[in-house]
Amino acid sequence: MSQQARSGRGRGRPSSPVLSRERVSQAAIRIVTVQGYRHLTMASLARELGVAASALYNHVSSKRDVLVLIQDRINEQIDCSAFGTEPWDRALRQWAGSYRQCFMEHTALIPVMAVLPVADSPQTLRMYERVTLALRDAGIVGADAVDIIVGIEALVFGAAYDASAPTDIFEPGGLEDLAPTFTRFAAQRAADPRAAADRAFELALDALISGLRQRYTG
Amino acid sequence: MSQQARSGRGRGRPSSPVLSRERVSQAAIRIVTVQGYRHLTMASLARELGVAASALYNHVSSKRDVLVLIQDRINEQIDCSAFGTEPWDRALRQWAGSYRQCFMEHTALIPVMAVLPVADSPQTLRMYERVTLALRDAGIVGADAVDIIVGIEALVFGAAYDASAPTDIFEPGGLEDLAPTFTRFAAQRAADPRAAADRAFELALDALISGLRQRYTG
DNA sequence: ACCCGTTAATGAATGAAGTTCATTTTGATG
DNA sequence: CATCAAAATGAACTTCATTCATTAACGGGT
Repeated sequence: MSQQARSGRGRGRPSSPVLSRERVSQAAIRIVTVQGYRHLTMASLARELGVAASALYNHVSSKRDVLVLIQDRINEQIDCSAFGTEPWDRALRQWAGSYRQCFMEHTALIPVMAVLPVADSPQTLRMYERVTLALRDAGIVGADAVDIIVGIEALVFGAAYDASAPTDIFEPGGLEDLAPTFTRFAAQRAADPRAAADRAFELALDALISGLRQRYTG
Repeated sequence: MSQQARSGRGRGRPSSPVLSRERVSQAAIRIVTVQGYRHLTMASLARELGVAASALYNHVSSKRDVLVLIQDRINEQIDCSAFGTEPWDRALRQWAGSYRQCFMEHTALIPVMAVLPVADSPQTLRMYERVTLALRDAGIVGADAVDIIVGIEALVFGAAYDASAPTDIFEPGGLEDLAPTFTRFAAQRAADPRAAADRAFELALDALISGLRQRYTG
């Protein structure tokens, strides 16, 4: 936050650059984690950096570009360590769990990520390679390995969404009569909606991986 | 489009209402299917209805409200028919397929849907009830039934996203060296990225359901 | 030392989009 | 017949992202 003492903070080129893609993404993440995505605007980002909004465009081409930068940083935090130590199915499970954990507070990135060419995200690519190698070592090769990654990612993204849903999402309101059984069953879920979302995710993930195990072993 | 001949099209209350939630949602769907979500604005919606943008706010409270209306209409189109005729696992599979099909062209709705209380969507609630009853008849009751719905929905939403991704999403660009194995495997997928996405979805869905079958039968 | 091109900042302006509001008209109601 | 509520209008407001002309310093070449 504190800027080095610098000669002229007025117009013109400063003695040393205030900005860089690096600092922009750092500031963006700072805003996002403290205030949330709603408060991430080019103006607030510039303010955080002590700079005019237009100056940002010397370093990033658009707001979307900022989101891409954030995304790659977030992906770094996903825990892939289990692929070294655990069998492939358990490693997949841990990876998916960490993946979802990371994106629960970053659902705003999902629409960006989902259609983003991997060429823009070195960290993501590194992660994919790690998973791919583990699958290959387990005898799962070719398109199948990629399909498994894509499939698990899909589940992770979807599950990250409903972990961010409001508490009362399954309250039928005045429409209880339309779905009596569903309403009754929904009431039997954990009181804490976050815990309920966790349970649903684990159930689906376990089923999915168990299905994969069945298909690719024995 | 064609308006009935009406007395005064100027200011003030017209002889009979031009608008209704019904007509707003119809026009919105018309715009969305013809021109896509990028072109759905309150202005374009008003234009489509031959009305001023501000007039819409007498019938819907926000643009988000419009999206909610659309969403419920789209959900009507999901095919739940298999729950009458097929065993639960195959019915789930067909349902999920149709669900994803519906939302592949409506990914813009997913962030809305995912955090939307069911109380705002009668059709969605009806659909949930239908699925819940089928699961109950198969002996899956309570929180588990809801968790299964939530889990499959997560996979469907995520998969709908990457079906809408651009063709070159797995081109590593200049970063090929970061992920050689992944790159090689990705190149072995179907040339048509749509077909590849389909395959990945079916693989994950089959695994997931097969895992559920294993857990809840025998 | 001087010129000059590049880089990186500024602030003002633009434009798109959602939303609000005072106003007006008109059909329905007591 | 007076009045009210519903439903439309257009103008104004707000918030954003983005563009543009301008300006200033650094640094390499002559």
